Amino acid sequence: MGRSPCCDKNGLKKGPWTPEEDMKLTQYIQMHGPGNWRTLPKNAGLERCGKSCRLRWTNYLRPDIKRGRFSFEEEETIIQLHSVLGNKWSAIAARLPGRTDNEIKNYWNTHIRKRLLRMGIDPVTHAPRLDLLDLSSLLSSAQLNLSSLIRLQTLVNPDALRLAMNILSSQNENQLFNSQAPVIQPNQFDNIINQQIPSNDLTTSPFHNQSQFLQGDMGHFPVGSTNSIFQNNIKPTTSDQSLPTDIPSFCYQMKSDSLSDNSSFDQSLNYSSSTTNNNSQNFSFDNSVLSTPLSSPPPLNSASGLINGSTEDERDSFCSNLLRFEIPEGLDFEDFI
DNA sequence: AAACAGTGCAACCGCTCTGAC
DNA sequence: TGTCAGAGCGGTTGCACTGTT
Repeated sequence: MGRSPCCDKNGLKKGPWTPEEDMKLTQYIQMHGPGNWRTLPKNAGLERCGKSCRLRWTNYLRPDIKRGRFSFEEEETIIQLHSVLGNKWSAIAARLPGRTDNEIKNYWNTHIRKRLLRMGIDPVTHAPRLDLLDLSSLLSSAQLNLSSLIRLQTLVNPDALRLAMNILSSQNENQLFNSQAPVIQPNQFDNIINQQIPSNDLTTSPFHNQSQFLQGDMGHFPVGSTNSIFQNNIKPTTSDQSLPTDIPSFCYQMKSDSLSDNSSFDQSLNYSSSTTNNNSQNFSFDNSVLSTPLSSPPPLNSASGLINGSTEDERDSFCSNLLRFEIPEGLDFEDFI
């Protein structure tokens, strides 16, 4: 490479565009079309390089550009597409009429990315950051036993559960657990997991092996399959009225298999966003959040309605609350699964 | 009112891709 | 097949604006 930038030529203006320049460029393109961008500025009477003209036109002057804040639907679309496409801003922009790749990129970097980080989600992998996942509360449950863990597997990310099981295994070895609980050997964990999790779940796991997962190596998700950890779970779409449309895909993973396979789950569990203190016995999934009937639109106070009329912080709290479920002490999964 | 910090976004930079020759 | 130039893309920068002290 090593080719010098086209704007290095003397006499070519850089920096913000003036209204006069905008007018010249717009009028020229409306009359002649962009044609050759390198020759365009000369023909249009602009002291700019072609590249600058092209960027100005495609990112700002194009008549079909939509201005203003991103809607929640657009934001959700961006998050979903980014989970699949990665930083392919032009590909994402192609699916958002009126939005440019530059605009989407800026919006991602200044809004969505920060929000995901605040929520403990890796903006690259779209996976909850395991280093922030409080597995200790899960593992410290006095009555947590093997059968509970097996059933728990249907509720949480299999990879996260695998980690929990390995931690539990090491704790067993250290005799920190109740002696009545079965001692589980690491190879038994694998057998259990392999029996419980469809093989494609394992093959699509972003963790190529257990050690990689245990090392917390979240930075090795292939870009093209960043959402693989969720691909076997429910994939919300903007047309799916049964689900809030303004939360990232991973937020649905708990509702996925577990809820579809255990219709009574949402009635047994009544999680509400107000359930944030550790001592609460009100471990439950609010019907308005997870039990919205497929055939009916979400109620006004549902997740969707709440978010659509809320601030960014409220969006944060909604999604983080959705993630922030805790296992109360003494809770026996047998009771409600 | 002034200084400072934080935020958002337009524009630029440098690299890669692609097609023509 | 290799070279070159145009176009496109993703990352980064700089500045204007806004909020806070």
